[in-house]
Amino acid sequence: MPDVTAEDSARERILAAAEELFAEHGFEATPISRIADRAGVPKGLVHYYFTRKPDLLEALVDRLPDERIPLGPIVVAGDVGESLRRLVAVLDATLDSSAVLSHLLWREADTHPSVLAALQTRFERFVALIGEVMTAALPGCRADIDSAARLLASALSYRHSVARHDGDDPAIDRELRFLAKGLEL
Amino acid sequence: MPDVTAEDSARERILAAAEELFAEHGFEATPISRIADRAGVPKGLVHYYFTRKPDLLEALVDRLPDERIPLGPIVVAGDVGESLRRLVAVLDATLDSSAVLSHLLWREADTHPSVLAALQTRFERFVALIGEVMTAALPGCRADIDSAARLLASALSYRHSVARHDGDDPAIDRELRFLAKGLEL
Amino acid sequence: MPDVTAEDSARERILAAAEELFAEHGFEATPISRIADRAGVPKGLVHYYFTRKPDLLEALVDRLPDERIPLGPIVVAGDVGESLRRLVAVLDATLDSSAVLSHLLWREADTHPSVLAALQTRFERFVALIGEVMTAALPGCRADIDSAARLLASALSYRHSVARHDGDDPAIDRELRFLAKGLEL
Amino acid sequence: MPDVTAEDSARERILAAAEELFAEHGFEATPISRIADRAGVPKGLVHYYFTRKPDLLEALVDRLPDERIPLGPIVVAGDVGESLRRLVAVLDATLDSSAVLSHLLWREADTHPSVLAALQTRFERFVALIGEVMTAALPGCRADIDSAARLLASALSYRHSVARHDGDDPAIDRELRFLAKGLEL
DNA sequence: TATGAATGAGAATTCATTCAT
DNA sequence: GATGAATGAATTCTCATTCAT
Repeated sequence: MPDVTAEDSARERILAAAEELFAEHGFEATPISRIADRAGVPKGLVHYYFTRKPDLLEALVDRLPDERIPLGPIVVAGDVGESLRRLVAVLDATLDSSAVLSHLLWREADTHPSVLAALQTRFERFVALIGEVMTAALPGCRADIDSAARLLASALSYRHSVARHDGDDPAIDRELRFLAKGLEL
Repeated sequence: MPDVTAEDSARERILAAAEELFAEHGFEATPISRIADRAGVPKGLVHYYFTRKPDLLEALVDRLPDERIPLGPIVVAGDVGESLRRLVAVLDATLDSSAVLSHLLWREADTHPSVLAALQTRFERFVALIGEVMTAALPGCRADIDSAARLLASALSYRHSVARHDGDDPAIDRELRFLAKGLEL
Repeated sequence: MPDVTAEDSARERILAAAEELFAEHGFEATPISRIADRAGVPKGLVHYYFTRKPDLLEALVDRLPDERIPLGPIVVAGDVGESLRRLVAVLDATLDSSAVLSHLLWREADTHPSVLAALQTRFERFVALIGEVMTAALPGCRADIDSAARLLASALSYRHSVARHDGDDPAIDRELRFLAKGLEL
Repeated sequence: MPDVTAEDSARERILAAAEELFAEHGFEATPISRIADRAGVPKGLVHYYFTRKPDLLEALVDRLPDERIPLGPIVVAGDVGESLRRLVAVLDATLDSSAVLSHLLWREADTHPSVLAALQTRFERFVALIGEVMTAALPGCRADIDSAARLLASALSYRHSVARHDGDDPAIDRELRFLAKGLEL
């Protein structure tokens, strides 16, 4: 008697397939039949779990990981540049691991309010996180930390939406250095 | 015999309707019949001018304004903060004036390569423009102007994609000030 | 160039097929595909003319004939029995000619308000018609003509709803005679 | 161990829910899942008791009450009008008490032969009952009692099918008086 | 140049029914 | 006896596209 609460349950497979396909082709352009095919389940089962198609989107948003990131190993006291570099590496990895989901959010934010809300919440969480790292690395900093954090969060978000299509991006590293200098004034 | 090359020609009305509806609901979710309705033309005419639906998207991208911006009135020598403020105001206005179109680009970049290309081209144009203003305002600047320009372009782009849904955004002003300080080091 | 406003237009054929099938099997139990088959048109065309399925029902109700009946040849002065017999013959013929439609109305009155309204309107028209014949045949009659008319209209209606399933019904003739006597008191 | 033959057994709750929903929306338009919901039982249980959906209809028809009506308190010797008034009151009450079920019969008579049979049986029972009352109230009556009985049964049936939708109906009282007069000739 | 009827492929959705547990 | 997951056939509906006029 296998444990079907694991990731290989039919419901999970449907969600995973939907996540991939929605991110690849968009919500509207993805027929439920293709989701069922990729998940290896009959079409009826998709509707058994998710009565209407938008319910799938909702379920995906609800699955968004918490992205709790322990700042201990990230902050290098006195070196805001290195601290941010480490944070960005972690955030990049996080975003990449749920890349399809993130991507999907960007695409569907316009027409699905719950998706937009999730996206904005995540942006603010990034801003807060970046701000915390800056403050921890430069305790007495007098610069406008919130603005610097917003700039970096924008750049990160931008990279993972449109710029995601490129491969590696060396630019971010230099942007980071620029921000670090601004903070160290 | 009226001049039908004017903006109120049937073809133009169709494009305008498509631009609005694609931006509002997305390309896939917009039936041609609704475009015809909003344009006040019979459905057949839409296909008469644009044989396939994607042709409408192509035509819209081709219509993207050039956004040539004269830097003369923008650059304030020695005051990079004020210079950028002016530039951002102009870019904001430009983006707002073609807001629906910009918006549409964000949505459809994934699945329509020509749209993605247009979007990336525009981003690079922004980076170049911002860089020029920075250089003109601070001729001998030793800071990493390109990074600063990319950060600002990211913030602008982000604001006009997801953040567009908010009203006014005071944050950008402070972000600008932060960048200016970094450049004036 | 044939005149397609005639009864053989595609739209008319669809309505005729729907009328038959709805009456035979009921509205819910009749798939649009079968209507299309019987009308000899592709399924899409049914939806082209009648966006949703209930629109078909509405269109059928709108097509209900006016049933204007000239009383001249019906009324036999002084002989209310014969007058009513003639009227009933005409009404029976009328109801039979649109039998499927009448039948359909009975079935769907519950769940489709517009159908119920049409049905009740028709009943009242019958009552009025019967009353007129009675009054014309027995000018000075002191009996309760409206009640007699309602009884006869009920019997007629009942026969054409449930009792329709039988063949000929000799009972109505005797009922008629009974009513006539009551009026001649 | 509770007595589950009582009216609140799961089987009874299912039948009651089906009766209501079939009468409200028709047999075809009522999904079994909604019956299960209203009955407060899992969907599987409905199929456990009633293998196919039509079995539910059969079971409801089998449940039709016997409607044995003692004529003693109804017949007023010599006053056929009052006798019929009392009978109609009792029949109305009877029909109202099983209103949903009667209603359901009307709807589904066409497509379910067993339902049609039940309906016709009941009509004939009404005719017989009314005839008995008439005969008992007017022992030596020479009028066509069967016709009068059929007229009244029609009026009653009509009221409880289409006319059921109205509130109170004063017309029946006058129709009754008219019939009584005809019988007293 | 313009149009609206016509088409059919394919979309979402519904739902009776089965069945392992 | 009970149950809810699973199935798939059937149904309604959408819509790009074609085409005769």
